[in-house]
Amino acid sequence: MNPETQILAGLNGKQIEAVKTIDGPVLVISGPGSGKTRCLTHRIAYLISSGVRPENILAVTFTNKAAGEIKERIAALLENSPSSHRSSGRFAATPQIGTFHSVCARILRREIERIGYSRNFTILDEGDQASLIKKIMASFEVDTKRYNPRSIRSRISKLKTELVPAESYTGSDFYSKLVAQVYRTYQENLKKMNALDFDDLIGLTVRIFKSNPETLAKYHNLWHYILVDEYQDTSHDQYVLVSLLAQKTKNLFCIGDDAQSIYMFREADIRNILNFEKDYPDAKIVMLEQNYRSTKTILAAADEIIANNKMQMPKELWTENNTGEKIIVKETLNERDEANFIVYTIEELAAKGRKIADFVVLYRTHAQSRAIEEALIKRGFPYQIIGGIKFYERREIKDILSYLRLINNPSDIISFSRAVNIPTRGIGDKTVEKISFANKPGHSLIETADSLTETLSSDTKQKRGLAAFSKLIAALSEKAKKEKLTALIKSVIDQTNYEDYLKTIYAPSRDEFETADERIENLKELLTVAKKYDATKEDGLASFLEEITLLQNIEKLRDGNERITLMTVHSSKGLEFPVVFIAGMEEGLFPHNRTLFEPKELEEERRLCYVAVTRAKEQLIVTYSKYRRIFGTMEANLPSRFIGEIPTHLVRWEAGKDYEDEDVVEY
DNA sequence: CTGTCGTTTATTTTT
DNA sequence: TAAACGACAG
Repeated sequence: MNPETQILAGLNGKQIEAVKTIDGPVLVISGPGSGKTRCLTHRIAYLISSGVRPENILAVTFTNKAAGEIKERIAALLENSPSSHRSSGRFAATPQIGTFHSVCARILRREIERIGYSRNFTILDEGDQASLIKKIMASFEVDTKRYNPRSIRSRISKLKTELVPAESYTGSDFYSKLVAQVYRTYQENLKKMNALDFDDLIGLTVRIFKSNPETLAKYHNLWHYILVDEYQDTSHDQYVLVSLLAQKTKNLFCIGDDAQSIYMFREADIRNILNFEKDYPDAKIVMLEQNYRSTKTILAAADEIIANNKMQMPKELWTENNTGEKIIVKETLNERDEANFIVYTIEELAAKGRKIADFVVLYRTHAQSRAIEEALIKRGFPYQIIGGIKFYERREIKDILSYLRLINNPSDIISFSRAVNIPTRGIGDKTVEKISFANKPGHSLIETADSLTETLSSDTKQKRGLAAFSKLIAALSEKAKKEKLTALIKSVIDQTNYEDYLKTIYAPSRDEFETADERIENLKELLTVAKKYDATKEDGLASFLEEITLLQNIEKLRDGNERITLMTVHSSKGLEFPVVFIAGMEEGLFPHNRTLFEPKELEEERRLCYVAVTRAKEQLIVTYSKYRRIFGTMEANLPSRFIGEIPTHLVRWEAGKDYEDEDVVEY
């Protein structure tokens, strides 16, 4: 078999069409379970086998996970097909595969000096962003009670996504004027501390490309073939970025599913995918409509649900799979009842031979997980919850990282203010503010702190603390130049006596959520990541920090063994499970209350429901509860309209069995 | 500067 | 309900 036929083997006609149309714009609409990743990876392999040099290919995804998966699968594909190219002497180059943010960060490390930042810039996460915005609001004496910093943050983010620069936005009404003012100061602050937020990664890249045609040309010459995954989730700035990059060759391949766009609230703009044909009139459109995942019943139900949406591309999903079981719908009395029903059903199905890992419980909001967890614990089932607390958001991780970030970027006031008082050195907001105020652009905060130390007359706690901190940072900075990351991180932990510090905070005084020991464990996890980094990458601290910041969750599964999975519907996108439970299918919860008055948002909820339903391979079980405790008060709910949208002949109503707790349930 | 206590406010979240 | 925040006293 020649490499080409080998790469195309096992693909259906549509998939082959999508893979083989290598020149010009291509849009692939891939229904759930239609082999999207397959199509994408085979296309990349096909490009390479037909003579395209790997380094001329750029593939952009939204998540690190997706990028990793694509890399792996391409490696496997090329392994199996010893194409003349790979073996022809040149050291195997690889295509550039990464998230929007990491690709842009890479570009910016090379190009950002053109717009007055330095290349060791810090990347702020959302928490840093929020606290900075809040501080700015406070400095304007804006009542942060009245004007929620979070919503200001999201307004600013929205503006940035729309590529509206701070300088040119003024705002019309009172609120947007406030937004404009905060936005401007915020941006000045970022510049001063040589920091970028997530939006800047995209926005500044676009700005450089627009203002420096020769820079853009460089990347045109590099990337001849561009592939974009999950195109329905691109925001305006990402859309512009892609358009710029693809401008020259127009070899743009976008794949996605408008029906699975569930991130509108994160500025995803569904119009990008709906207007592709307008943007590229000669585009080839391929519909992947054969589903390899679900039973006919599940697919039909999903199809009927989504048919209630107005905004969508028409498609005909079909499958050769069996009809399978009917969809089970169960009404329960309250959330504990619901949880018990789920657990008993799992028990029943497991007794019939289902593996524990076959089950997933999906819910609209994290808050729903607790009742289910409790029921699972009571019956002794192992489970894992996906999502929730992100690794890098953990206090202990942020603490240690703040030292590393400060060493990497001496202007990073956010990291400075965190590190300087960990462990407590008697230095609080007031002192930090003074230093921040006195600090001149281009000077390190430590220098400024040193001069402040000298002005302090008496030998106070502050004076000693500040001096000690300065000395520590100096020593660590030296270390950073010579030593590996793991050694550096260990030094930070040792020299700050961090473990002791943790133990004093989390002394068994009160029943803390997490003990000091658990937090120390997390630090070990950080060291593990650093170790991997030491072994494979030779570039330094800056790129490690970048990777950590852009890497939300650290893969902590490692035991792919028998566990029931619990997660929100959002985090289930792209996954599949033999048996899917959707819990809390109630009006007000799913669809969520806040979406009920905005048709666009209601349609997004419906797409979310569509995503949930199509995760199921063999069996779907939907539950809703008449009563549910929400924020402490008991509320009565009606079954979700989405249940009513499933044709009745596909449904079996589970009745009779009572799953109430033995304890008294009060209302 | 730090810890405590009442008050407030609750989606989803790839980076 | 519960966690997160801000005001206030030490």
